[in-house]
Amino acid sequence: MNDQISLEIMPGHLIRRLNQLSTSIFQIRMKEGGFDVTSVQFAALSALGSQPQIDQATLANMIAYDRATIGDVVKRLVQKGLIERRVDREDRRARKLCLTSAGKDLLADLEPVVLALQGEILSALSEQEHDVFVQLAQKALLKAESDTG
Amino acid sequence: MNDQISLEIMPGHLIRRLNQLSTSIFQIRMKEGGFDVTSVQFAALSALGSQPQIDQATLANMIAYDRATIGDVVKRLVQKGLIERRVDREDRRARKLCLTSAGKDLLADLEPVVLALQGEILSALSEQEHDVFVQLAQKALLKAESDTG
DNA sequence: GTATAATAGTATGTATGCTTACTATATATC
DNA sequence: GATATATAGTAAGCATACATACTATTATAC
Repeated sequence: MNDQISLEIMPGHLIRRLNQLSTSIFQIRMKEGGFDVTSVQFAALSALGSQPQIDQATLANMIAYDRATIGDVVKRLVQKGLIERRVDREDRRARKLCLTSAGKDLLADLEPVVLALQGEILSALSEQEHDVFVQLAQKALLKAESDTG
Repeated sequence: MNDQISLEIMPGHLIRRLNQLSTSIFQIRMKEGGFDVTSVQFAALSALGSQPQIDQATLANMIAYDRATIGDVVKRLVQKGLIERRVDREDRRARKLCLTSAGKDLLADLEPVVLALQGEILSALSEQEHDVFVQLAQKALLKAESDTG
């Protein structure tokens, strides 16, 4: 009679809590290091570090966010003097982005810290379990991508 | 030289995207079913279904949210007429919550839909892989819990 | 070449999710 | 029983995240 629905088994609930854990670790380590950067902001800086001169839509695509969110994130990064934004000469709708030197410096400082904290997120798992988790996550996402795109 | 930092391997990034996928599926299925309920709201209703007469702090704890967020969620659920909220006689700081009959009805309608969509989130995985994923997620979260609480 | 569709970005609004600070109440200490 | 401490909830504020509708510009169709 008791069709108990347990949140603890639901992938959706587990994933949300993992995301919570991950975000929390990110914030703590950033604060500790004296960095004023969120995880989205890091993702944006990182993407621009490897692919300079992309526009906002491309950036949004690379790090899997929608245009509206990226617009706000970019605004804040420009305000902080970490990226530059200018109208693309060839397509006046688009705004091309690139890191400022301050942005490049910050990114260089952030990278080792972020790499280190990635390991913390799944620190309860063995190295092998960690790899399995990453593979399964990638597999789940790959299908979702092909369904959409 | 090229210390390429790939987001695609980072647990944090993968987890965020899984959460995105999960939320997106939830929203699509709710919309399809004509339900105006978010995943947090469902979690709250579900928790109150199995444990009536808890206060907001307990609810927050059960579904792993902070008090401030739950306060807003509860406000919206009350506005929708799905839960009732009254001051606890024994502790006038606390507000005890319970489902209204509309809330109970909605929850009963939602449960099969939510159960079904949970399966969609990891639909790229085999049954065995699904179980492994859930186990690893639980393991990762268990340690995090014991670190905090 | 003009009407149409597609695309880049912005604006607006809703809902999380969190922190910090605050009020009200309850508990513990002395 | 006054005082310090802890707890429940709210308030304010920041930063996502997303949908939808809008403007500006470009590409396409005819």
